[in-house]
Amino acid sequence: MPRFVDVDERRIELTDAAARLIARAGLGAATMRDVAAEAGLTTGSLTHYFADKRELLLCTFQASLAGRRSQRSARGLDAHSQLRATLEGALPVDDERRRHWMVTVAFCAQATGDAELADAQRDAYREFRGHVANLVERTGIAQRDGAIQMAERFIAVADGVAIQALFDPESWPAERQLRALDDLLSALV
Amino acid sequence: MPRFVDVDERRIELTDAAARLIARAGLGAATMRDVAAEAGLTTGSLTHYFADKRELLLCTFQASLAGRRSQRSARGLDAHSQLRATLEGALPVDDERRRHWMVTVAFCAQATGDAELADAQRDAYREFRGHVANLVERTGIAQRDGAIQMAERFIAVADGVAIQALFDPESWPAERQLRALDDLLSALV
DNA sequence: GGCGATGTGGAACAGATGTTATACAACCTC
DNA sequence: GAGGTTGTATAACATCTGTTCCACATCGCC
Repeated sequence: MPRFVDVDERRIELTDAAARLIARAGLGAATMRDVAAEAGLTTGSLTHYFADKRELLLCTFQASLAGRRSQRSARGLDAHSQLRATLEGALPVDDERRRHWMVTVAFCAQATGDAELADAQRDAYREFRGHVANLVERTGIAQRDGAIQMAERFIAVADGVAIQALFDPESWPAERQLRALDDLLSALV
Repeated sequence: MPRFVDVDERRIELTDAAARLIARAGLGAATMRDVAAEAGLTTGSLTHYFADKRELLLCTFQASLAGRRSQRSARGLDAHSQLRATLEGALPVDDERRRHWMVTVAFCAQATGDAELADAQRDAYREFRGHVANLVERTGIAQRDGAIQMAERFIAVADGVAIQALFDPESWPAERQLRALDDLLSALV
């Protein structure tokens, strides 16, 4: 049934399938056949949308990033609440955010020795830092270069909690993560 | 030339070789043949010391952990300096620590969907937390449960800086990492 | 209504990789 | 000094995986 399929949507279906498999059993389990099957297709279709497995992985990472970015736009909130919400978004407190973290970890592991993937990861981080710095400026907590440094510190705190929560989920239910984040943030401002 | 080789030492040579390859080009590049070759041997020897590739990876991770742990024992220092040194040890400020981080990232990626590996990673984290909490108690910064919570916050801060430094090394020379760590720590106490 | 383009399925291919088996060499012990 | 043990190299094996290829179905368009 060609021409009826929305190409972009199908690509997202496939990257979502890849993300699910990666989060469930790691990149090693995300073989081309399995990703296609998870999306209800076969490798013939998969290769129709992604030239490489490498391209599939890159797109999966960026789709996961886009998914998180789309959650940012909580309009109507003051800068302070947006900042807090953005940092909370970096914690693996639900399935979607945990899945994003897993994809990120797998991607980082694969980016070792692959300059293009490493660049993608680095750029994503810088973009996030820019966004946080922007919010920091709007809160008035810090300005200019100070905002970037403050953003780096905020992100460090959020990521640090996230890492611990990721690999010891039993000890880190969502509430505990949020409490740790808040404690750390209040100590910084 | 059997019987002349120290089994433990040879195992370390092999896990070191694996760690180098993993840090250089990722786990995918650390094939059995390449690991053996990096150590100046062949797969025949490698399988003589490690039953599986999985066992090799697990031992590589734990050897890397042991290497870092051995750097802790800086006797003669007061608790405060030891604490600071321990946290600084979590930053990828030199090749050895960066290599350990790379091994850890690869290991975490592989631990997804492998309960035994995940347990090893979690236990390592808890052990580290216990060590930091012990130092926190000795500094008098906090006591009992408070020490553990404080340790978690210190580790979060150090890991957060480490993560940013790992994947954007150009922006994060050693001095900048140390400055960020010190800034964050002074804000917490 | 035929034709080309687009999606899809399925099979086949080639390469790599973990693993196993075998043969040989060096050492210790008796 | 013979025998057994340990370490090492080499080769072979089986499997898996990314990739390519081809046939077929479905649609828009002239």
